[in-house]
Amino acid sequence: MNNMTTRKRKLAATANVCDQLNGVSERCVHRAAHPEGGHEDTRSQYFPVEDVNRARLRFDFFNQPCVDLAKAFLGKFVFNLVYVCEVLVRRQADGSELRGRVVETEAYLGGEDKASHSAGGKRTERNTAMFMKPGTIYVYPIYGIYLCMNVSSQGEGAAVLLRSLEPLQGQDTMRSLRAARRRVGSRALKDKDLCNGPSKLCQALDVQRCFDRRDLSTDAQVWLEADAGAPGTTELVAAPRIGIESHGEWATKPLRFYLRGHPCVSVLDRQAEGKLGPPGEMAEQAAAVLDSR
DNA sequence: GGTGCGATCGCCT
DNA sequence: GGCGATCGCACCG
Repeated sequence: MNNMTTRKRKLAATANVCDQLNGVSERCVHRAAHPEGGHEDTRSQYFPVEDVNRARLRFDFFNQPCVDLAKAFLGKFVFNLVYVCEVLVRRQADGSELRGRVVETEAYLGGEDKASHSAGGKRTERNTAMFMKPGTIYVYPIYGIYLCMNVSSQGEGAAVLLRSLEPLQGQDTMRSLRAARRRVGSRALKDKDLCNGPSKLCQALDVQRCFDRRDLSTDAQVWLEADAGAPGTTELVAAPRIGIESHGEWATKPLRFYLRGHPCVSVLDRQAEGKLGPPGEMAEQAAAVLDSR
C-alpha cells in the first residue's frame, strides 16, 4: 500500500517534470514500443525504464555554463523524487527514431581552455558553431575518417562534447550503421559497444557533417529529450579529458564527466573513482549487470 | 583484459 | 607540412 502511494506520487510528479525543465513543451505520453513496429521492448537493460513522459529540450536547457551543461546532460533528480535523464534522438528518413541516453561528456570552455578548438577566442570556419547560440551542434571531422559531435553552451566559444550514449531504441539499426566500417564477418557488436565513444555515437546515430551549426532545440532530424521517470544514479565521476595530453595544465583538469558504474562509458578512470569512495547502490547494480555479461 | 600501431585527411600554421 | 577531442584489430599475457 505504501509502495502504491509512492508510485502514484512519482507519476504525478513526473507529469510536471518536463514542463519544469523547459517551461512547458510538447510533452507527450508514449509507449516503450519497438521503433520498427516490432515485438520487443528495446529499452535499457542496465537501468530499466518504465513508460514515462518525454520532452524536447529547448534553449533554456542549453543556455547554462559549459561545466553545468556537461553535467546536466547526465541527468538529475527533480523534486528529489523523479530521475530525469537526457536522451539524444535521431529521426531517420523513414520516420523511425534512434535513441541513446547520454552517459559521458566533456566540457570545452573556449577562451582560456587550451585544449578547446576555440582556445584564445580563435574563431575559424570550422569552429564557428562553438560561438553560436547555446544548443547549436558543432560537428567536426577528426583523423580524417571520424566525426565528433558537440553542443554549444553559454560562454564564448564553449561547447560540450558528447562522448558516450546508452542505446535505448533502434539498436539493430545502430549495429548496421556501425558495421559499415568494420571488417566483414567480424562479430556483432554488443549493445554497450554501439555508442561508447564520440565517433562511435556519430556512426551509430548517423550524425552527419552537415548537422554542423544546426539548432538542437528546433531541428527536425536530431534533438535532445528529457526522459523522466527512469531509475538513475547521481554519482558523477569527474576526470581528465581524453586525448588532449599535449595541452599542459588543461590536460589534467577534471572536465570529463560520466555516470559511475555505467557499462557504456568509453574510458574508466579508476583514480578519479577512488577519490569518491565506495560506489553507491545504483552504481554497484550497473557494474553487476556488466560483470554478468 | 590491456597495449601498440596504422589508417587517413581536413584544418591550421 | 604536421598534427589530431579516434577507432579497430593484432598481439600478448
